[in-house]
Amino acid sequence: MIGSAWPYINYMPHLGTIIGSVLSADVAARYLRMKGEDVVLVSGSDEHGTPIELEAVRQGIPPKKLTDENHRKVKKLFERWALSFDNYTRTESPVHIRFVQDFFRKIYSNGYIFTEEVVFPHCPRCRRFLPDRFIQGKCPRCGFEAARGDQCDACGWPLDPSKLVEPVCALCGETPSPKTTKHWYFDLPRFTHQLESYVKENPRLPENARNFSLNLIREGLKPRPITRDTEWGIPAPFPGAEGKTIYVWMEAVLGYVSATLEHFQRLGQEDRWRDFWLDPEARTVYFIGKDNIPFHTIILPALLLASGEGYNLPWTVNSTEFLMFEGQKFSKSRRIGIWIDEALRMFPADYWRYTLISIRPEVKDTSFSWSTFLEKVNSDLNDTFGNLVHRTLTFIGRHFEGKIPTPEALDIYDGEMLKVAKEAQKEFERNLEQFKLQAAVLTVMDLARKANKYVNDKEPWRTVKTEPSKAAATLYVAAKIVKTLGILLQPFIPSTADVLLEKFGVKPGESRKLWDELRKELASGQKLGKPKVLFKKTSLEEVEKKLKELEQAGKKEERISAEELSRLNLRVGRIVDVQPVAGSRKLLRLKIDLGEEGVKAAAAGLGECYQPEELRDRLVAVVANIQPVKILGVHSEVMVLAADDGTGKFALLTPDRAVKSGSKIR
RNA sequence: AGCGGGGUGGGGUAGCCAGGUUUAACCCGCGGGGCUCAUAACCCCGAGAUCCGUGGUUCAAAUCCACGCCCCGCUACCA
Repeated sequence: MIGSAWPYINYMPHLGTIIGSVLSADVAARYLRMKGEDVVLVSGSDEHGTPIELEAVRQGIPPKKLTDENHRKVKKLFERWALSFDNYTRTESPVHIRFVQDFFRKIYSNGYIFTEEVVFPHCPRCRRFLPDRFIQGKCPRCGFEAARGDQCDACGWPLDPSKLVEPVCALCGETPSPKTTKHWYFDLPRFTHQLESYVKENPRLPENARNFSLNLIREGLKPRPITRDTEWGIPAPFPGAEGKTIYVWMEAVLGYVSATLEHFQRLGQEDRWRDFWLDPEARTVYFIGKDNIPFHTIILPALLLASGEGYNLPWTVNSTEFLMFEGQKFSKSRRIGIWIDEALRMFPADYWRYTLISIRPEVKDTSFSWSTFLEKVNSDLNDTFGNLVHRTLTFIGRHFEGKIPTPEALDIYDGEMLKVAKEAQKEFERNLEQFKLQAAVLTVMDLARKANKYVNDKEPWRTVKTEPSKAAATLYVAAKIVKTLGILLQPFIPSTADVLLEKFGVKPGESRKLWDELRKELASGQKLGKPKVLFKKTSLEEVEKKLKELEQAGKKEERISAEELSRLNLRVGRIVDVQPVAGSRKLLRLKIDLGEEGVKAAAAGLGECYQPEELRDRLVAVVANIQPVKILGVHSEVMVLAADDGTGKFALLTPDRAVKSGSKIR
């Protein structure tokens, strides 16, 4: 079983999301299939949880409608990215829901779940309980005002909601009142020793995953509440838990099992999933980003143990660091990054797959940049690999009637070259067995370079006139290596590899056991397909042009109607008070006079651009009817508008003559 | 502030866990040359690194340890 972290589909995944998870998992799965392993590759959309619920509320649609749409889009895009899932499902799948409920009933009857009556802060206005981040207040230890329900950001002290001084609802600012509720807890500490030895004794866990997990265990595991007082999610199956749902993280990780189950059910092989989960010989491999480590090395193993069913614990958890975009964090709101739909509108999936694997953040955060993309596509794929293929095939086409030449005798260099290819193959295997995808891809490119050198040194264009048998041997060897490269690259750039391998008579879809093709002698006399250029170079200019096109297309889609515009209540306000916010360089706490609308609070990230005294008494444009939020604990009822030219220096919008506070902006 | 990761030629990275197999490797870029089968591509030669700093362990340190400096991420509903 190969699993990849389940993308959270409140929006579209971006390049960073997929490199650590689905793309890496796909490469591994393709490689293992090629070697004849019995592989099932599963993942799915993670669609429960409050972020999606809130997003749906904001859009005024049911959560299910939102996730139906997003799941459909993402699933289709994954196909276009050539991700070869056996089952890409979703957490709303009936099979998953039933599996999760049965699973938790089982754990419950095994005695690993207890309930606790807790007095929890409850917001009368929002009519909801306020766990973790839904509540803020003053830290009892350091006095920091914007401490959250689970931790104080200023001093790092762990908290619980009842300890906060002067607590308020993080959503609306209302003072919560205590209300009794009951929650179901998973007794995680009881697995401390088992988990510790599991983590310690699993030599395949990468260092980042091991260190992080051991730290958590050393700090002491705490019981985890598995129920939530929300509506969107899987109904908790415990007696008396009506109206509660299972915490999203507790159920999503079980998707690996349920997705396998669902896959084989569809095939009509009801019991086959057991081969992957209950047979101790079967291995389960996970590909995730580093943020997901505890859920895969602690929570998931503990849940599997608690079931008492003898499920295989993760054989290895391959976690990557983060991918940045031009040195910055991917950011939807700031439009930094490339999303998986946009990527495919610009370049073929194989270009992206190759580039992303080449810069896969295996030991540290790495950064995607367009110059890297150009380097990988132009220099590696096109010049080194593509050109080797093309020069070999065209030469055979011109001088050997397009048939693989028959070598009469191989000289020492020919033999050496074939040996080098064999060694590269072995190194490639060594890398991939450890899921060092980046190194594997480098090995392949290195072989292509050596082959280019070999052809140069051998000068078949000269020997074909003087000693044709020598040229035949050279091209035989070159063809052998080209085919080898095609096979080795198949997991990385499947579409291109298929096109290439087809010329050698290997049909697409025969990828299972493709590895055997490496051992076979190259069939002399076999007619090769007509050479066709595999890649096209690109340039910074072309990238910029395509980005502009994307932006244009985006604008067209986003054009809004006059009615929609009129929903904004835009006003001119006078800043009457400015206070810095403890613990933030950027954030300022403003009070803005909106005339008859009253004086409103605003939090604005202007601290790096303006001194407080510059702001006082200024007239500014604000959105007066935006959903109130808390930013770093600062209540914000209106949004101050400013121009952002990308330099990081914002410019406030100010009317060009003095107008009354509260004037409407039309 | 806490937690986590990192600092290697002009740019991007590997090596570090398991110290010696490296005169510190690879790609891009740069300077020179070769070749002409090939997608102005390929091949060769060259310049370019106090492996963040200081101290320690060791016969031996980019690699292990300690301290310091500097970056980045997470801790905010963007992984």
